[in-house]
Amino acid sequence: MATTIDDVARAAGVSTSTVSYVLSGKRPISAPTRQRVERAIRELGYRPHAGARALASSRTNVLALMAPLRVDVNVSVIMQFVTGVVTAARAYDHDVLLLTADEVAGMERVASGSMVDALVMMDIEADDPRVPVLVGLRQPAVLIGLPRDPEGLSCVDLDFEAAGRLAVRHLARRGHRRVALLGSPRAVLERHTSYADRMLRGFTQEVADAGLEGVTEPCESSMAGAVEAVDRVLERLPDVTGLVVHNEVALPWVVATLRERGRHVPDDVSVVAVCPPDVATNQPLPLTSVDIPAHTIGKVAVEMAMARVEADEPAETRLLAPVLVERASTGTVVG
Amino acid sequence: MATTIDDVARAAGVSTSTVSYVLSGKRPISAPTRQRVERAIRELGYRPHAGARALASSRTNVLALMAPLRVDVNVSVIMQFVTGVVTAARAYDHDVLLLTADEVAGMERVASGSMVDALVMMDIEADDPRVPVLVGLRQPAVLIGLPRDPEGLSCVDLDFEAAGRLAVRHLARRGHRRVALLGSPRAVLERHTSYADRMLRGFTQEVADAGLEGVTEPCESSMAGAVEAVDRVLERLPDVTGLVVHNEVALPWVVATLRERGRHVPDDVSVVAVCPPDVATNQPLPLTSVDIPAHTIGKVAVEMAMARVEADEPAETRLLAPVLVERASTGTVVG
DNA sequence: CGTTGCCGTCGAAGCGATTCGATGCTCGGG
DNA sequence: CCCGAGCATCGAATCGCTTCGACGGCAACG
Repeated sequence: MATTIDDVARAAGVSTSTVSYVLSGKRPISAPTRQRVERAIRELGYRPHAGARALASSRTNVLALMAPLRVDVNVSVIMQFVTGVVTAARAYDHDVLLLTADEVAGMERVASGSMVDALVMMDIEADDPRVPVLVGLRQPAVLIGLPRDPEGLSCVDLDFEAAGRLAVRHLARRGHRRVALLGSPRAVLERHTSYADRMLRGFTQEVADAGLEGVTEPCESSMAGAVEAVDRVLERLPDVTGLVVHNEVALPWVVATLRERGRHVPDDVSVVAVCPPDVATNQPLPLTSVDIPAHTIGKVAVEMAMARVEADEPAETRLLAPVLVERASTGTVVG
Repeated sequence: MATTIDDVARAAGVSTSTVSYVLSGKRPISAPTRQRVERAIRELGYRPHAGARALASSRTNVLALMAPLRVDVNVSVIMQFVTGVVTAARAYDHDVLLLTADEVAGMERVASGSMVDALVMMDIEADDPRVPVLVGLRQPAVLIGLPRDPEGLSCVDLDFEAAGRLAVRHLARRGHRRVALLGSPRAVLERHTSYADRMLRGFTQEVADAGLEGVTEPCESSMAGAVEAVDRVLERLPDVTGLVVHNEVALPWVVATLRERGRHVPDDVSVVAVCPPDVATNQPLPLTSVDIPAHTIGKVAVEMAMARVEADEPAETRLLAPVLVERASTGTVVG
């Protein structure tokens, strides 16, 4: 079990460095030698010791992922980010160390302890306190989200601003003149979480540009929160005809509440959801939605991180263009 | 940045071993010396190199968590397991390496590569192919779930069998004679996933013991699946009065479908959910439920793993007793 | 036929910690 | 006054791997 590279070398009748080069491919090894070594590796069931490797090469083949593991919001979206990151990391022969967002010291610990080659951070806020810390680290970091000042870090996310505009434009084109945004919970907005801020901005701007009438309401991630938010919207803008909903958990309750208040979807009110496609389709009425490609974003984040690990390319910011899929929840305003 | 233990030793005017002993506390160090060393550590911002430490001590302070990151089922439960594991691990000064369940080779990789001190596996099946592999590893493993034969591994889980009995007994005590179980998706059952099997067994046995009439139906985790499952139950047992639902995602649709089919909850049909409390309460009607204490289970799993790392205690199996909380969805059958 | 140059392999020096014996003190007891 | 026992500290070996310079042999070249 505790076989070392020396055991392999002995078994294959070569030096340890030769074994190492067979493994890494960093120097040419003749075919016969390579085969002898590979056979020895196989027969002994040899695996290099990760710690020793990290020590000698100063590469750990691990990357840190800091995820908001609170249960409050969009759990399924988070899950998709995480799977995206994990599977992409494996493609680069890396494993993923999971850090929780409430442990800010964690990233310093794993980074200065040389436990990881790079860091991926989710749930970025406008003035995220983690950003300055990340800047000082030896390892590259990728932010999923967009702080006010990236300070030279790489960022990737859905272009939520464009997503907001897109949703409004979709409604406007269908003749809607009074629209509302049911957004993130108040706490998320007050933290100035990047995606919530940008969504709000995109919505507001397009409403203004298109000369529409619009209101925005925060929405807690619960049934009660959804009911309350819908009622507030109906109170502030009684003849609203278009609703943009950016809150997974509230989504089903929003639609249900509208119906209870006598508004039929899509005949009276059109609904555009901003969520992963599976959430949009797994509703009584399949919802027109702007996709949140969480899995892809996670994957891209890893790719950007790896690019900076392998060749220290400059940081960049990538915003994925939103895509709207029309389903059964949006219609045209007649008259 | 790249400060080593030697830098610290030099700055404090002591030998490297002294610094090491200050850090680990494994040998007595006089107060003045300790303070000089601690000061040097602080001023240099020194952190031990994880790889070097792992190499020398053969302890990595990392544990592996294998989680089913498919999006299909009970995402929020999984999330709670994960947070439970991560926070508990931190209490033991460990970090968590996240493995996906679809990569069975992963656990061998991280274990024989000495990347982790222990492994925690979620989503165990009756004849889980991972079990024999885990048995052969150097590191201890803890299963969340109960395979047919644990082969000397530690196991921990909610006692789902007792949970099933408890739910049925609750209904029986209230006069229900015809009950049904809406369980896991067919795929989960066919894999003989531990919790689903045991739930089913507990339900079935208690139905028999109490002399009730009972049917069980699998239930896909979607709205369509819930509707279908409810309809099947109503077809097989038209005058059913008690329903045990063990499927987070389907839960809201089950209740909604019952209402649509003209059965009022709890007047016509009582519903007992098996899920975390927050899911049960965040419904239009607060649901009587048997709690799934995912966070606690994750925590216990880590504690068991750490116990075996630090002192190799024998393996044990721990089943947490279920607790039923009565809310608004269950009533008494009159007449 | 003697060089030059390249290819494949080896040896040894780290990487940054832990840990075990050894050592120099001081202190108390005989 | 000397010796043994502790206590605090040190030195050196060790963990398992990577990597760089060196080296032997063979082919091609003049």
